[in-house]
Amino acid sequence: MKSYHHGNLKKELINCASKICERDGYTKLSIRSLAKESNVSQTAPYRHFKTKEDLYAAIAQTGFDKLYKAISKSKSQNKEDILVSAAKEYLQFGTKNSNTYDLMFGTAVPDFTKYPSLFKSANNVYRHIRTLFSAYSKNKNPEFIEEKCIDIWAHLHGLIGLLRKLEVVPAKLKEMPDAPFMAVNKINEDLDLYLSKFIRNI
Amino acid sequence: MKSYHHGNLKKELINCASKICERDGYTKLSIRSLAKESNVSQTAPYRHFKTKEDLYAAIAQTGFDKLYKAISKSKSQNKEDILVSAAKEYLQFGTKNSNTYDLMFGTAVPDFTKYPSLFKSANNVYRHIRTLFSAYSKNKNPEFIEEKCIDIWAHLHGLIGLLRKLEVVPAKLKEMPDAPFMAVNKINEDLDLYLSKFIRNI
DNA sequence: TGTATTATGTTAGCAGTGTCAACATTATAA
DNA sequence: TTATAATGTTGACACTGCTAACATAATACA
Repeated sequence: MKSYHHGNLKKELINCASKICERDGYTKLSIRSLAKESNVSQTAPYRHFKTKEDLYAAIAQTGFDKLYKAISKSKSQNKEDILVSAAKEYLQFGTKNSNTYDLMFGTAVPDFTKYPSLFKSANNVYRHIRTLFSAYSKNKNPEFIEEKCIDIWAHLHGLIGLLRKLEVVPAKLKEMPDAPFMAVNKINEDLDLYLSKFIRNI
Repeated sequence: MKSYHHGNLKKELINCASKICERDGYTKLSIRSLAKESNVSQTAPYRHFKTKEDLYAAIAQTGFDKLYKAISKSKSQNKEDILVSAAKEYLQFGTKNSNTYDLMFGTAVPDFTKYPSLFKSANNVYRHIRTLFSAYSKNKNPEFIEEKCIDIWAHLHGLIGLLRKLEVVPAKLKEMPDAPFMAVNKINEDLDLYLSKFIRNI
């Protein structure tokens, strides 16, 4: 027996949609199938999300919150270690949840300022990186800090994008001897080494 | 008067689709509207592209070919200058054709190995970066070269992604004092300086 | 407590989509 | 010249985001 009102639909929709997006990619998500999965009519989700983009924004926000958690959990006395392990967590979040990461940083939600709470969650991630780097850096000049944080962020962000494109292929490696797979694979194998070299070189 | 056979449909479809993708983003492209724009029936495109992904692959390939041209055009005696200006061309291609860049590196075509000619065009871009860096670098160790090229590529690639997300906002800058917009804007203003510093720091 | 209002859910339907099968026309190869 | 392949059209299916109109239940207030 089911009651007319679901009671917890919004939360369930976000949870369910997050899973689908991560499993299949956000383009495969349909509001109708999502509704069906929650045993609710096709248009019930529209009581909670005016448009599909609104739903994407909600999923993206939970993604940023998870990412924030991931990069915040590493504790150590050594500021460099913290920074390196946060970078590692960031990279791993991006590669292990690549479809979600794509939703967070792709064009699904083109303008975050339309969604203040999403904007805040995303910005928290950046601010945390800045906090960690600020603690690590000898040079405390704010402009310097900002610029280097963009460098770190861009590098990690770009690496996630490239890894995704390149790591599909190892099976066909031999047929493509000129492709940049070996370098990428090496990074993956020796992630700690790569990241500590990277941070020290900033 | 129009003849039954278009004569040049495939090329026209790719051209037209490329423009639409760049203007509106690839998700807004529909095969049907594309067909209409070429004065051809809804399903005519299917004689040239079995699926929408096949069409995306063709568009992406022309994108990589254009990108290759862009980063290849800079000539100089100074190897560093060439590398820096190629990096600049790369960055500008990515930011000025951000929707196309998204199509090239996003999830529209998840696995390039399904499209050998696309794969080749994409790989040509990487190989050119490698050639330029290889000429510039004192250390000629192939493994070193590969790794540093991934670093360069990742950084530029990531920067393009971030710039896209961040540069939307300057209008609302004052409301968001903690966001990383200032650093990003500075990069944009002083691109040459930023890139030569970046290359020299590799 | 009873009732008005609001929140949340359903049904029916529109306009648009990717894709396929069956058929039509034209170019090309034997 | 004629068979075959390439290229185009028509019609249809199942699916999509979204809206309007209506149904039900929770809540706020008199």
